[in-house]
Amino acid sequence: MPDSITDPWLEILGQAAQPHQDGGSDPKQQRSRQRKRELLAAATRVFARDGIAKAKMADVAKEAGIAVSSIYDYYPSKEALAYEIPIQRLAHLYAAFLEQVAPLPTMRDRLRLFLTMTVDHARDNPDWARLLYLEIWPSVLIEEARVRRSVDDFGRIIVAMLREGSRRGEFRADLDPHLSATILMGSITHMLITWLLYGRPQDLAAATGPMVDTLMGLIASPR
Amino acid sequence: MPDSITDPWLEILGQAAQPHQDGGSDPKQQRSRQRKRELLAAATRVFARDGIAKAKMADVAKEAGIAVSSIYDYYPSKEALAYEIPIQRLAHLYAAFLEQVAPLPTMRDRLRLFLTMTVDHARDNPDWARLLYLEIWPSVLIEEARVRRSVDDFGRIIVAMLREGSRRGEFRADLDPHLSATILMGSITHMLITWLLYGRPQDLAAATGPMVDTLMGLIASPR
DNA sequence: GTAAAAAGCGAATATTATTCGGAATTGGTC
DNA sequence: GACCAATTCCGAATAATATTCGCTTTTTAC
Repeated sequence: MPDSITDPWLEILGQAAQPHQDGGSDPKQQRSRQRKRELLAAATRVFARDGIAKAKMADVAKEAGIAVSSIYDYYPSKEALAYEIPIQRLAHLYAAFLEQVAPLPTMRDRLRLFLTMTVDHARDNPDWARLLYLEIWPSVLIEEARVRRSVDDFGRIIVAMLREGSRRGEFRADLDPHLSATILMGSITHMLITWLLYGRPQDLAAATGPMVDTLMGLIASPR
Repeated sequence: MPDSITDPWLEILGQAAQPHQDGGSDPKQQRSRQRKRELLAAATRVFARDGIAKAKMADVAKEAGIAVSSIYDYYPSKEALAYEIPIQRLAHLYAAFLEQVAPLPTMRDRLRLFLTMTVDHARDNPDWARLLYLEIWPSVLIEEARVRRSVDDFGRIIVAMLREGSRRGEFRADLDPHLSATILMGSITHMLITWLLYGRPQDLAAATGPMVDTLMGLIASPR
């Protein structure tokens, strides 16, 4: 069964994969764009190490090799700087998934790929993952709509895929997709959180297979 | 099968239910103990409303009706004040569970009760729940051993109950208890987080039944 | 009733995010 | 290659706020 571009889940994914409009205006000079990238990378390291609240702008500046006040030429505040970090990379994740998902025939395989890619992405970018999963994702403080949307997209994509899978008869129809999505997202993020905080499971990649298998077994329609 | 007091899960639960030694020395005067309680309640409200990082000690003082500098007669820092909040109530939760769990015959019923009580406790104390689940639980910043232990106890209790249930043949033996525990804790906390952040599900109590049923069905040994 | 201890407070102090004014650098144009 | 305008950069204020200090008031114990 070929996908229609109008499938809700594909539409939602497509929107989520768009890199959002950057908060400020895009700087004109080449040097500046590079600096902005370096600054974001430096901030990611410092924030991941010290936590956003305790991290000092002086340390970020030192890590980036620029003056403290120069940071404010690129980002209006410490918060805005911190929030920019997850937005960009989440959009990358969604875009990468969008590229790889097309050849897979079943919603089951697609959902499995999405969960696996999410874990791999965190494992490959632990600093970023610390910020996203330990500080930003659950934070009350996020009024910033862009961050909120990036994070919410994750849930929307999963719910839409679950709906489509149910419609196709691949997933149990008796489970509320929101309930299933809560179990899927909660389990995956909790696994990531324990990995980030305690280093367990030691081999995250090896633990992901059984976890995803168990979760998919739960939502799969009985044969 | 009567419980032995040496069952590991009971031992762990018993320890978790002990109110930890309070960080500072217990104040001698009656008035002071009362003030300390009021201060903690006021801080819970303010921190839940504004987030720990953004909350001002001046607001906490106003809410408690005392001078800012007096706060420091009770707690050494804003952080210590914030961290005291989850410790006490988690110990209460564990103690309440310990009281109610004895009459239940099966580990299945006991685990179900534990999960349900956890959700109810959060619903009945939303300010506290905001602090615990949105700010403190996932936080990197917690070096404070006492907070860490309170939170870790939650996982230890679940893993121990899963082990005991497997030993008794109530739960599937082919699932790693850590994997099962991750799914249980992740699903429950994720449900609480979405409730706290988005108010969904609207009726948390009504959503808890199906959620717990689904989770228990996943780990129950096949008949 | 009195002295010692505890609790309470307003006024400094210290830390740190943010702003400001101007100097240095860059990219385009002649 | 020289100039101009825009941009980038920085050191020195400024502002917000957690924490400390010295002193006063209240409570407890005898």
